Amino acid sequence: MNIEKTFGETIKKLREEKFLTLREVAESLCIDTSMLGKIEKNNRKPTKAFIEKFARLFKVNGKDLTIAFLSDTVAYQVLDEEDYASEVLKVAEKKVKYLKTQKKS
Amino acid sequence: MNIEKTFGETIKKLREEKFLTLREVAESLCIDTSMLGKIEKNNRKPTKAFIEKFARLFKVNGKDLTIAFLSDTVAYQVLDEEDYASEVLKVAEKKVKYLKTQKKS
DNA sequence: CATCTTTGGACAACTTCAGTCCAAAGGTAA
DNA sequence: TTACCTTTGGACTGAAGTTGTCCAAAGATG
Repeated sequence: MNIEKTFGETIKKLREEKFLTLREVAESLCIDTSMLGKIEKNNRKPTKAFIEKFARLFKVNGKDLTIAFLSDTVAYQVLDEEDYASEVLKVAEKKVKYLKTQKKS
Repeated sequence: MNIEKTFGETIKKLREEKFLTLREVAESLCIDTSMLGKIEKNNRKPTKAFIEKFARLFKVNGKDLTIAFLSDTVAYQVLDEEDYASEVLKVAEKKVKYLKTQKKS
């Protein structure tokens, strides 16, 4: 799964590789065509159900797709929040590790 | 600045080190006492203005405080979203780096 | 008890967001 | 040009979430 791509670009590529139209895919997933178009353009967020159904339909790893989406969200969030983006993520990683050890005990 | 702490715990500690009450600090910052209490308990998010004023009042680095807050947000977000937390952050970091180089060109 | 601090519930005002519908724009082929 | 299908995006509604405020209960302290 290509990291440089946004979630929207990722699923759009998967669709186009199979020469399917928005309408066709949307129908298979039982969602509005316009909605799918917006998700491809990152104008609407996919639900978990969407990601799962999409992964099943295109036979890709659901976990990878989920990570692709969530990392997108986080990346753009810290990017436009501040110029401290990288630092924020580093500290967040430490916190996550800390909180996970906390959880176990 | 202590990483294991949440933003709320961080500013609460700063306040208590100076033996100030919620009311006193809230007054200095011109916000509701209850509001400050909630921020300390992570029930309300601080605004940028809040963080700046707080940093000035307590003579701490505003950037550090901002990072403390933003990393908190990100950490809890990925923590309760999925169990892929660490992976999500790693991919997000790569995306941020990539997007920053994109920006320059 | 009296007084101050801390905590949290309730609420209105507001913002944000998803999902839908529709129409315009873009392509393509006859 | 016309007909037809796809893609794009504007506009809107209702749902969900958030913020800041007020108030009262609970906790401390003397």
